[in-house]
Amino acid sequence: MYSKLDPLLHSQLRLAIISLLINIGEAEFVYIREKTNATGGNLSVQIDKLSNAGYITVHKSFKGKKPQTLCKITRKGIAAFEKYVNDLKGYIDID
Amino acid sequence: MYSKLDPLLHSQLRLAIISLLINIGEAEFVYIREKTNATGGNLSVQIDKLSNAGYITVHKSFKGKKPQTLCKITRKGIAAFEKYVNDLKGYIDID
DNA sequence: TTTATTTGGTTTATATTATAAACATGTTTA
DNA sequence: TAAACATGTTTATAATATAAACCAAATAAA
Repeated sequence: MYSKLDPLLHSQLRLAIISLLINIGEAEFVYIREKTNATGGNLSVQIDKLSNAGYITVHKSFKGKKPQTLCKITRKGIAAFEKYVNDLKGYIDID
Repeated sequence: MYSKLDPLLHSQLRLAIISLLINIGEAEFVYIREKTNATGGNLSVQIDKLSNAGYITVHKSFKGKKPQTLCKITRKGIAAFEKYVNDLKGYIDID
């Protein structure tokens, strides 16, 4: 009960990013920004953190002439999310 | 989906405090400190915040000669917790 | 064509939060 | 009576989240 919650996931925006990627596997920067209603700056920072932690991978390329940042969830990211959800149950399951 | 999470509850320690109080209705400072493994200082600060928000009430008295701080959940606190849990489901329910 | 706007981000600055360390006020114990 | 303990609070610092400002390139408007 009340186990430590992964601080990387216990953040509204980072949790939303991972949740989104868990569901759809991979997504572009702009798509994530729209779905999460985050500002670009905030999103950029949080994607960096998730990437540095190995929870996602980031591939930068060009789509036509526009830069494109594609984010993909990793196995490590999936495992971390599952653990986080499980730990959270110790807080929110009431009986 | 991805609704704003109440910042007052989206904090590991404050969530643990509220979760504890939801389950047992009221508890003493020392008891909460033990159950949550928080430092006294941190706990003191977070109890203040929850109290200022009207999520809990705090009654100070003496148990014998020792000061005693009793925390009680309020209806507002219960409602906030329930909303938080519900909002969180938008993040962690995978389908 | 040159000015303004948009797109896709990054960097930097600021506000908020969490946390620990130090302190205050007594009480108990050696 | 001095040292250690209990119950907190206050204050200082570190970490985090977030927004604002910025950059570079492309496109649209004048």
